[in-house]
Amino acid sequence: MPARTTPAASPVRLAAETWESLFRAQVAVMRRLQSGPAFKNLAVNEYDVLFTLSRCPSGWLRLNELNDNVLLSQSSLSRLVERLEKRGLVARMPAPDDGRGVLVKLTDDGAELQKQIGREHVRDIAELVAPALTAAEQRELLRLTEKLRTSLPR
Amino acid sequence: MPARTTPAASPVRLAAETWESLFRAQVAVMRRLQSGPAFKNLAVNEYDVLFTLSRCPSGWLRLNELNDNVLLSQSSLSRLVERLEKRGLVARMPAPDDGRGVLVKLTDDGAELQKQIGREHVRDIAELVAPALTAAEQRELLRLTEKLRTSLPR
DNA sequence: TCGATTTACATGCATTTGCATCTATCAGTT
DNA sequence: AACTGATAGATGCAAATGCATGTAAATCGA
Repeated sequence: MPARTTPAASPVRLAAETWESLFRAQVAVMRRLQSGPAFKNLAVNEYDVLFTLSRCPSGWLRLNELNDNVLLSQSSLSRLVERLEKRGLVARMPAPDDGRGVLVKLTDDGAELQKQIGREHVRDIAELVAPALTAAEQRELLRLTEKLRTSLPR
Repeated sequence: MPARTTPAASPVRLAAETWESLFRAQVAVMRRLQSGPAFKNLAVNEYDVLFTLSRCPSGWLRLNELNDNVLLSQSSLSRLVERLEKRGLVARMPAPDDGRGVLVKLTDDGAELQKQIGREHVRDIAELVAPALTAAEQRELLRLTEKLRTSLPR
């Protein structure tokens, strides 16, 4: 019987323990991030939408594209964007090439708020991650998580 | 101006991109996991509580200890455990050494449900993670996320 | 081209969540 | 012991979330 500290014997166990560790790390970091002052006026999911829009080259994203980045149901995202629109942080318009679709983009206010919170947020992240891992380790973690994400089915 | 694909120049940028990638991977994997049949009758957070209790050597955990593992507010966890108790999956008792505290443990039903869902869950995880990363990469990802989590302040 | 199926998003409704606050207990000070 | 502040957990209440479903537009098949 293997000791509890032995790195997983079977492939299945190894995969499970890897995911478990990734998930716990995410929970631990996220808990600290969201308790910071950066998210006093905007929920993490809301910031995430603004952030995703800020990274989009064209500025416009479909609702279903946004939904790939956020861990929310379709209906919840729909209403989240509705709230952001009411607050004047995003604008919506019908997709020109698809009568069912909706395009979303940041307003000037939304872009400014994203940048302001983003600066604080990045600072908070660096204060947590940089002391924990060397630069080389961070690069490796970045590579592995990116590979994991892009290798998932669909 | 650095190309977008260049691995972050500054330490702050590197840390931010590392976290971003870790977070996106977590979202992508979690979305696939929670859509599976394993979580038809139990929310992920609820399973997480059962799982954490199943790993605890003594069987009993304080509510505030549970709260470290789950990304939920104190009040939400309090009510989540209340619901689990109503469903007969956990039992509570006042902490013997601290009149304010509450201890929680799995009931037999809870332990059985955890094992049953756990088996499915582990299978789902392995089907996602194993094809994406080699065993060596998984071990390295496990090591890095564990180091990150355990190196966080407090 | 017409009917059937699928896709994109919105909405009604019950459940879950978080914030603020409350109570009770504990720990430290005098 | 009495007082002060901190900590554990519960609860009222408003807001957010997800499920099931609805509507409309696109796609597919005959």
